[in-house]
Amino acid sequence: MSETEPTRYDFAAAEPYWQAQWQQQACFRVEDHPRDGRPKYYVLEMFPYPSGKIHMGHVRNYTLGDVVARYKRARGFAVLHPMGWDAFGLPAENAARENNADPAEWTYQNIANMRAELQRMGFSLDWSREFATCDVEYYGQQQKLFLDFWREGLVERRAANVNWDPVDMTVLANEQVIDGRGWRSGALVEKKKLSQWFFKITDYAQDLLDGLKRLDRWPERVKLMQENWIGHSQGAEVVFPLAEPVEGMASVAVYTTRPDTLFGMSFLAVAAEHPLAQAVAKTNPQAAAFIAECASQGTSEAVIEAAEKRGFDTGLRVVNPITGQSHPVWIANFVLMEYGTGAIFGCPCADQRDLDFARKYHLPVPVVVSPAKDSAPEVKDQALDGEGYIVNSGFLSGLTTKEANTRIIAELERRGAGRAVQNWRLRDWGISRQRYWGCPIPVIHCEACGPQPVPEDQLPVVLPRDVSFDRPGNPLDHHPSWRHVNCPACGRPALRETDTFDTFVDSSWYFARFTAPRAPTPTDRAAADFWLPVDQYVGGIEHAILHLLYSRFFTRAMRKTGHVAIDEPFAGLFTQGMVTHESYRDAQGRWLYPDEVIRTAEGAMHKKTGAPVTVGRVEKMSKSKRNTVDPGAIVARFGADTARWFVLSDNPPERDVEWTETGVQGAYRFLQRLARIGEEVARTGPGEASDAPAARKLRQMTHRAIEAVTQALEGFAFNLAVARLYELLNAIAAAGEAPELAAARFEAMESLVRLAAPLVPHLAEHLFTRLRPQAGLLANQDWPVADPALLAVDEVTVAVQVNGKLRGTIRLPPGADANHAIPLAKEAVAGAIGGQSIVKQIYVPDRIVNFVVKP
RNA sequence: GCGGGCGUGGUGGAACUGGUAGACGCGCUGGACUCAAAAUCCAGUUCCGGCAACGGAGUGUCGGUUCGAUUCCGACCGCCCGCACCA
Repeated sequence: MSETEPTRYDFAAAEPYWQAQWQQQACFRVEDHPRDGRPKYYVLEMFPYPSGKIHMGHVRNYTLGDVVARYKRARGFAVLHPMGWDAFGLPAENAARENNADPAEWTYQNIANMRAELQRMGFSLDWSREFATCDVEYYGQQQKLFLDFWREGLVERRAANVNWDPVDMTVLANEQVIDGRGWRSGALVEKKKLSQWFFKITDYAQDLLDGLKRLDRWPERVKLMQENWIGHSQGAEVVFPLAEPVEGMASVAVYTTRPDTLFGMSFLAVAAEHPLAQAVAKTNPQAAAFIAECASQGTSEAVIEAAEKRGFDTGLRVVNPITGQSHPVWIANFVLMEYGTGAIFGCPCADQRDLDFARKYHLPVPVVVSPAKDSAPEVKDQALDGEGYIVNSGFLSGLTTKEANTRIIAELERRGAGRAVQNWRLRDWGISRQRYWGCPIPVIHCEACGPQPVPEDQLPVVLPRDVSFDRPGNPLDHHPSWRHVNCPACGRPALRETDTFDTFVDSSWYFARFTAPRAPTPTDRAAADFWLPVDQYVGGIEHAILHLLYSRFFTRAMRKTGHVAIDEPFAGLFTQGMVTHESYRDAQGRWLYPDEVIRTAEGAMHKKTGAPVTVGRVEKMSKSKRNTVDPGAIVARFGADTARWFVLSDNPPERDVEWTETGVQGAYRFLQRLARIGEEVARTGPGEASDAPAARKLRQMTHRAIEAVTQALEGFAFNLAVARLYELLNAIAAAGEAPELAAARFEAMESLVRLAAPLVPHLAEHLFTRLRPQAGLLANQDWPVADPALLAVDEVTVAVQVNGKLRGTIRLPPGADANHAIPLAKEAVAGAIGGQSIVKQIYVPDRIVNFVVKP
């Protein structure tokens, strides 16, 4: 190394050193019941599944949360920032089946690896609170919660048509079926009837909907997605008497949002699973065949073929309670048993599906809606499903569709033929899973007494370790002794429930457990009341519905059972974008890892063979596309701060970020430059204060940066904070070594270091100890405060326009009045105005002067 | 189909309630230092014309409101996300 070469900042030594210092001084530790009077702030990132390695998504997620945590700590908050593991789930079982691994061992080993990786990133976490959901101390408390919920009537056991994932061999909740496929396996989901445990989330449908309005620090689109998912609709139930009863059924109830179109009825249609359809099938083989066909089509084909409307005329007739007319009853494949009453009345003129159906089977299409008053338009292939006026409808004719809606419901109620009802798309949450690696459902089934809760003194129900995976299905079913117990009610031999909870249950309350992770009850009320709700939750948009909705339900259920005092768990939510990368394929179409590829000016080639490589789309990092970058390798090569700086710097955190080699290099260069200049400033020392204009200018720059970075961090605009920090460093570098700038330069550098601390904490500590050797850890320091006197500006640049086009600028004291500004402005653009006359002049102080001129 | 979002240089993106479009980074170009390279430093970089001063155009397209529109309104085009035979 030559003498002129600046000393390089050795992150590989510095980062572990500062991590050890933070650890020793317990900088990030908080009490369950703090007494120091600081206001609380709870920052939480969605906890990871322990797959074995952290990925770039984790790095981004936890860096974002860590910036908030460190910033809020510096602002004087007692910050709760915990970490744990969403540790139950299928991959551990798959490892057991494929590699003969013990799921528990496999999981805890993965946790150990990932913990080390996270710690190497320097996140300001309170590791004393760590737990995994597969710890018996955690899932045992979860069993208590379940039993409390049961006692409160929030749990139900019923036989239900469930979504069965044939690959994972388990039940899926509606929320876990995406386009007819399992959210995890991607297998086509089948319908199956099973006895299942349910959480009655629908009891809270209205409340979960209403609660969204109060979540003012949630992204609009997440709230919207939840709103759509809950799917509230206002309508009416109408009862249609059957002309002749079938198997004791005298009528069919129908749900509709358009009772105003009742006069336009053409037919009635029921779902294949509807009791009436089933009854008809008993005596009518053709109907039975049609129903069987619908069932075999199932979820899968229906999705793919999208909507060939088919039906079967049962020959039955119903009477319209309003018009008295008789209509045929059909079984139709587009009517869903799960929604409404499983039956509809068909009004083809006002509903596209009904119209398609009517055209196909040559059913009448009476026109009862018109976009204009007193006209009856023709209906061909396009239904009139908008608002408008009712026509050809007796006492409803002439009313708007809205008025008619109110009117007809009143009439239905008067005649006892129907009533106003509301409907929800949200279904109860099925939580039974036929899996081993999950929290056992604490229930004992007795032939005589039915399902019984496991008594308090027999909790927790511990998952047995001595299981074998040599057969398909749930190993708990094959365990020789575990399931055999006595009934807690009658004492006779009984069987344990062998299903375990959906792992979404585990993640529905972990945020509450973090407030007192060692408490002998699910929560410690004092701790929970102090720390909850989570002030800032950070995670991926992919959890916008499932996890967040379940957590919101759980919080309400926990309030009802006395475990918490709140109903909304997450006061603030931030959903970050994905980490993406280019993908590469060789000539044979095989995916290549980024570090197997060299980018050249012309394209890309294989590092070893030099063979040409096709550069594909930039997309989410995924193992299958091999477009992943291992955080461990990046940290080893560039350091944790570089990785942190990079994921924060390029674009807004809510958007996707593309990981690029050049971007990382840039981040690394900046940090080295900061280190070098920081060391220089530290060597020069604080210097003598000076009131030279250049010094004042630099000080103003510093204090504006303090103000701007603070604003940026408050608003999650970390990319803007980064830009302001770049500017400040450039200003420091430009100030050079002039003695009269020494003090201002020192102040600027110290401020820069403090402002950068939440983003790149290790380097910031390193430079802070150089600048302020006596001051202790930067992690314990307060946030810098901008001096208002230095934020004030002495002069502003005001744009001067002629006819809205920029023609010059003038310098003015802030808030200058028009008498002062206008003449100066006129002078500045005299050439552009020339001989033209000024028709109008606009002056917005500190902003703009605009002259409107005419020749 | 329904609901929502987004279109700005070569590129990621700035631009507070309408008021100098392109902050900051990356990349690129030229230069300095070096035997050379890396690193570093300096200068330039929306496009068109011009040596320059300067002029013209410009925020997906078309139109509107306004003294003034990336920002507000309408239509269209493109991309992304969520939901979906939901009655």
